[in-house]
Amino acid sequence: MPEGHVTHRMASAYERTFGGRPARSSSPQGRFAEEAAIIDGRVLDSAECFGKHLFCHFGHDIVHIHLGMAGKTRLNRADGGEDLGEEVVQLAPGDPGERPVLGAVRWRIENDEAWLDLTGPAICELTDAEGQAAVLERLGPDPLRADADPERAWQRLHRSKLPIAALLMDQSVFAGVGNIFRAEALYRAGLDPMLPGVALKRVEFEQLWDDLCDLMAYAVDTGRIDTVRPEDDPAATGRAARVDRHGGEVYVYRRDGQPCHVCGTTVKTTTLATRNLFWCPTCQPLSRRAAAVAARRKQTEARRKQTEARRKQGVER
DNA sequence: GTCGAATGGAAAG
DNA sequence: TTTCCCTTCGACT
Repeated sequence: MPEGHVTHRMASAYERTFGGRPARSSSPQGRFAEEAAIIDGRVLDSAECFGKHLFCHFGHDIVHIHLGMAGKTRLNRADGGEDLGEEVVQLAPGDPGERPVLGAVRWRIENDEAWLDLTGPAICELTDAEGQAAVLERLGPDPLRADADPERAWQRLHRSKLPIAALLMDQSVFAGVGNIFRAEALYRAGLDPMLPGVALKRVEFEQLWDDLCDLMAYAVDTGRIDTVRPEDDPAATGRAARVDRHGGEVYVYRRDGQPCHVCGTTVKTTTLATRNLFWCPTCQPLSRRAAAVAARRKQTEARRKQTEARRKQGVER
């Protein structure tokens, strides 16, 4: 259940551990067996990612991976090695004389020093440069990539009447942003999630983009999503640190029903763009400008429905 | 044990 | 807009 930072960490783990020399490939689960046989023993030239898509290059063959909701990777080192300290890449406990298959391992890549298992991905397929290009065509700029062009996101966003919270989840607008980053970035920006894209000011977009870059880069470095500013964190406020398997300190994500860290208002939740959205109604007020846009949108919608109803009546008669 | 949610997205309708 | 798929994990019988 990863957002873009996890894929970027995966890319460096693949490249660092297996790059530049032959590696064995297999599919203990079987669903990637034919493809694994094709690249078995070949050299991994590079691993790169765009948003949540990872591409491992073996000459002209490319393994395309997307973790989807359930995908995970686990890196194990024969020599103990470093503790990578992240949920998706962890150290094998005990003596690694054996290399047990834990769970439904779609793809295992290994050499004498390490093995890396991939389970539950939405996509794990063998493709080529053309296939990769087709994926990239559907993706907007990725805040984690140095070559990202935020202007492309702005052009999409500021013409859209859709809520900013829906646009943030649209991978063709922002690649790599997921449900946590959308909720947290909106909170930090003080933006109501229902604010239509067209109502966002240029400067607000630029701040949002920069903040996403910061939050996601931090997550790549640490393997955690921490979005709470120092002045609001447990050390500064005395409140208890958040404890769950994700571990990060956040303002609103999955905190519905609990008091906002800043103002104490109860954090709300609803479903938007098929996912659970979380926000603080006080810290993320709907501005007059946004309210006006929303009202106009509502009027237009009502008129459209009236027209539609009249047209239907006319047809029936 | 069983069920539903989960940091996702594509295909069908 | 709904349905389906991926697999794991925690909450609930």
